[in-house]
Amino acid sequence: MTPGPSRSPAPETRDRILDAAEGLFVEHGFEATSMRMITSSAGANIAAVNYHFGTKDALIQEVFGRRLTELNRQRLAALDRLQAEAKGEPLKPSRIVEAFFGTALELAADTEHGGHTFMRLLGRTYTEPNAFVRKFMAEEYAEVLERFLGALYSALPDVPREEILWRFHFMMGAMSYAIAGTDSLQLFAGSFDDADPQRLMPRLMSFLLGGLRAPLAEFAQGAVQGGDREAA
Amino acid sequence: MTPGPSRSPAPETRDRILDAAEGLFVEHGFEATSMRMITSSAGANIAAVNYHFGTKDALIQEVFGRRLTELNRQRLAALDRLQAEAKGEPLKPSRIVEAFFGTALELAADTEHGGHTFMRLLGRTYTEPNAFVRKFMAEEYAEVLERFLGALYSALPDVPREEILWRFHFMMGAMSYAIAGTDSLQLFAGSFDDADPQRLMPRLMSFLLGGLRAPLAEFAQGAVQGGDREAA
DNA sequence: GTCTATAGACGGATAGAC
DNA sequence: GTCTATCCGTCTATAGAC
Repeated sequence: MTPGPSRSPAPETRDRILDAAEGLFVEHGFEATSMRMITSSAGANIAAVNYHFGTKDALIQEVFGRRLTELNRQRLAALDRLQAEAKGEPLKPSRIVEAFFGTALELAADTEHGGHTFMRLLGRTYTEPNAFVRKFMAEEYAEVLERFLGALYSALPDVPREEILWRFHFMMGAMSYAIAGTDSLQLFAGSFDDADPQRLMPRLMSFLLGGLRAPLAEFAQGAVQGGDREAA
Repeated sequence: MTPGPSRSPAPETRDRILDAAEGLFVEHGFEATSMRMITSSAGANIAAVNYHFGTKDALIQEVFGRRLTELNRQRLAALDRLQAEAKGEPLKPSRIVEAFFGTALELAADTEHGGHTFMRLLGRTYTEPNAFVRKFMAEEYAEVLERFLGALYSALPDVPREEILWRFHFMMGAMSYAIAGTDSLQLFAGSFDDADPQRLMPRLMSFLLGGLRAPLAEFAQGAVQGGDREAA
């Protein structure tokens, strides 16, 4: 479809464009980032982006594809490992949460190869209105979500599935803001100084697990705690 | 500055433009929403938006201003009420969280007068890259955040302030996704059916409080629980 | 694979009649 | 207050030389 080059040569222009686009998208958003901004930031010609990717939408898709496919592969690998070790026993919810969100935070901690930039972009994009992007994200996430939600359903058999689904959704929101916050907490002016990414992981993890294991609201019967008692 | 009409007459065109802009912004984003889309959706002329607001940025600012100022006023009023009732005693964290996030969720539950639309927009906007919007948001939130964070610091004297700040940030992320999710959880295709806004409030509240009261991560000393034991 | 030049559409904003 | 007509800038995408 795209007249792109064959896979192996990897002319560096293509990657420079992807890197520049990633940074500009997170800074200005998709619509506000023009092809000209991208190519001039990448030191490439305006026509190069069309040669390598065809259209702007295809470029956006490739910015996500090159990282998201790998991230979700790692997530599934981590879950596979847990399930292999458990040999049929139900998993601890905390391990499932770590496999999903911890893997993402590790990528976000990589500031040298653009992982951090990408994770900020990903957090923003979950609520992105662009229809093309939404459709693409849904496809990329379908399998991972199914696997992880299934694992949580098994790990917390007493909790209604709707509740787990919602709480997973809440957790994704917290993670998204956690990653964005490393840069954007200037909103909370002054007093904020401790943005050490090393500390972000345990901070977020204890919050997520606290939320996941919170007692269910009054009108629902039963409580979450039965399913997971470790670090209590 | 703006050649707008005097405050009281309230010609309906102005409000129709604001309503149309609110809906289109949440659906397409600021950049992707053109003035022409707004005016044609509002049944107004392209020149009307300039007459009433001057520039597109000023229109955006007014879309937020008319709702956010009122929301934050209600939040502060709720906090004032709590503090007056407590007569100097420290507040329960759960009440503080309710005053901040519950007030927002109530607005989000109003689907008839655009409150729901606005809250979706607000959630998206917290991570909005547009510099103008960011600056405006920071100003609108400054006082509320200072008051609520101060209340939480007093309510949880044993918890490091950085930790409270981060957890408040995480809570905002969860709330943002909670509100967006009422519509956009189609990402989690199929199995998702229970989007009853009546149930969202208790769902989110128990998650938020579970996260806020979670034990602190290992390398930090002390635990959160000492500060708030009610619903345990 | 990279460039210049340009087509063709759409953006925000405004002038000036009514 | 509302309209039509228009200025002028920027956008994506492409054609075609090198």
